[in-house]
Amino acid sequence: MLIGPLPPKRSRRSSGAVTLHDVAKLAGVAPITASRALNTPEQVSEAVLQKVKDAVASTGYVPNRLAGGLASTRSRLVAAVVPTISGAVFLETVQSLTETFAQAGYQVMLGQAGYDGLREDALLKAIVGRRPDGIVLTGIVHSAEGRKLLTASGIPVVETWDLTPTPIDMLVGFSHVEVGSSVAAFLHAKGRRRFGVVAGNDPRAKLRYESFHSAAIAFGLPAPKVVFVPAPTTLKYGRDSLSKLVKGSSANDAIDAIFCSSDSLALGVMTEARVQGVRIPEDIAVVGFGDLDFAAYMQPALTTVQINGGAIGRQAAQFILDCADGREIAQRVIDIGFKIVDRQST
Amino acid sequence: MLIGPLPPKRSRRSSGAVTLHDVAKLAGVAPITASRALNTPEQVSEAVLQKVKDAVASTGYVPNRLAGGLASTRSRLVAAVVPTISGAVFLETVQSLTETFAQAGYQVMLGQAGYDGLREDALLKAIVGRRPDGIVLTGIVHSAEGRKLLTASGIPVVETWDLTPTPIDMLVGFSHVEVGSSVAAFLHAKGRRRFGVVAGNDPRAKLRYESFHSAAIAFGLPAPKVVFVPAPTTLKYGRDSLSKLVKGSSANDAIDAIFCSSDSLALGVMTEARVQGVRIPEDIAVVGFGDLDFAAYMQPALTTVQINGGAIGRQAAQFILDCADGREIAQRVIDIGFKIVDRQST
DNA sequence: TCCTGATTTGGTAGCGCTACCATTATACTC
DNA sequence: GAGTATAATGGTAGCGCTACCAAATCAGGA
Repeated sequence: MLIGPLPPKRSRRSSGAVTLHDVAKLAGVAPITASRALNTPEQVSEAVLQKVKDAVASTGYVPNRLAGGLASTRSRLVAAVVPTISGAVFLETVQSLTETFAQAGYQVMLGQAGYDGLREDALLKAIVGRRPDGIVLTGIVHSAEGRKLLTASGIPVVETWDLTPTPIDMLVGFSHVEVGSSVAAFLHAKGRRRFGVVAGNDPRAKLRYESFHSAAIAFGLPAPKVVFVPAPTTLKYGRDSLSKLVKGSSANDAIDAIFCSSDSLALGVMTEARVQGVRIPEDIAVVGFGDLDFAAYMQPALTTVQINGGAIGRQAAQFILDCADGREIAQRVIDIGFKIVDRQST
Repeated sequence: MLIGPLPPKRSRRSSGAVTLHDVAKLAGVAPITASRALNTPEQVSEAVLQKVKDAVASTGYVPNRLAGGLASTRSRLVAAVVPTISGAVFLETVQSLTETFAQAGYQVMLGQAGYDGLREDALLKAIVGRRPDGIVLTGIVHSAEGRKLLTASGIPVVETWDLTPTPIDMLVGFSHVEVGSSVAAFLHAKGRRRFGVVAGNDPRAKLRYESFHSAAIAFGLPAPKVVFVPAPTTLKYGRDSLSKLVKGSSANDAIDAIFCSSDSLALGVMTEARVQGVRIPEDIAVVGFGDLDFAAYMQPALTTVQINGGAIGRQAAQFILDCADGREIAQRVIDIGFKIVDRQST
């Protein structure tokens, strides 16, 4: 039986896309030389560089980073994990993170852990499976399980938006405890004496509330009235909370200051205050948290705790890029601090 | 010359992590069998499945998806591209996208193209290099270059938040032209006659403005006064814009309705109106766009154009999952529509 | 008992790239 | 001109996984 010439042995497994081999062949060099022309052009002669560039242009070659990552054990992928993207607080951090990494040729994978911590371990496992060169955790508490997974993976981890005593690896954040006590001191200094709190039910908001509470007590003030609201903390909850805080209080135990877990809550509190004829800041002072873009332009402008979320993202990215490039990290924990911006609402 | 036993040939290239081979060896099966136990457990006997599971548990094995993706040409990565994450409009879409994909075992890469389109091509190239199983473009206009790249890559692409006449591949969106004319009709029906517009300078906002403009003319009304503001559209710009719109107009050509490009702008417009003693809706009606979480709870509650951003994300994800699973896509273009929610501001 | 078909397991050969080492061309010293 | 350092190129062998095919095992029926 006659068998014709075998068909070109193009395996059906191939993706069919242009590969570095194709480029190399077209340029008349070895694949490894083509690889160098693209990755370390200074190691290659001018002539070769040009030939490879031409070949890339004429084939429309786009390097397969999956393969590159596998071969070099550097995926140039980074994971960013947030509780949920729709809570505006972390947006600026995610934005600066993505931008900084994009400039360095890295891609950011986004993960939403949820506020309940149920999905968290599964998410972390999925992320580790991608062998990212770094993981940035924004506002995430992690189970012992998750912690073990991360440690065992050997992947650089940056925790952000908090200052835990026992960071997994690296950390960029600030002290929520200090925020709470500072805001209490700030309000006390302004002559306010009966505090209220509208707190999200996430752990960091609770931390702020608790230290705010302790500081109030330490000043000899009555315990702050508190209303907890579920995440995400929206305007609506702010309105509801103000109603709860002012309801049923007589003139002499009426609240005269409210510390809100987020600027959105503060916006809600101030909206409801207007409806109920409560004057801000005359009757009640309001302090927010986050200094979102609208805070400075509300009417009255909102006094709030300003966190430089962009700087957090950039520093976190820098940590990971330093690790990737083998640079020594002198300072693995950075307290980025915060600022109380005094505006019209207090 | 005597040579001692060769050192175990553990190449220094290895990442050192537990591999499927390690698991297989421990379980006493071939690597490929271990692979099946993890990926297609129904193809494997109960006994083997258990042994492999035990081995995974005791080694803490996390599969390397980079390698898996390379071997199977299915990366289980998906890219989501937005102009910038900090414009709250697309948040819900990104959120539902991420969640839907996470459930299906996919990871989402986030890309920010910027509003100017400068970074866009570089970003798309970086994304294609990752060989994602799909790309979701939210609110992105793309150059001819970018379009060619995407088409040539063969990767499923879903464009969203718009209804272009010539989609690259698949599309989930709504007509900005219809939004503009509908809002004009809505305001006209409410007896408003002198329109103003506060428009972001992104292409879709311009589209809405233009059709709003045309519709006003068609109703025999004067051309709407317009103020353009840069992205991102924040409260501050809303305040500034209201000032510009009401300034220097006499009583009989004063504006009586404003269509804003985003709810944040509308919030700013309403804030400034309060400051200036302009009554809403009595003097001026205000319509927003997006129906963000605060719109319904503002005071007065904001009439706005509601877009189901979550549904857009879910449908886009479904498109890509269908492609990945080889299902036929009957309807490649989906108009998700919109709704004008009539509240107190009109 | 053998045979047929289904089920379960294994071997091999890549996916597309880069680390590592070896080789060759080039420059520079004495 | 031989000898050495340097730059430029190439070959080989994986990275860790899965597609594809082949072999082994197990039922059940003739």
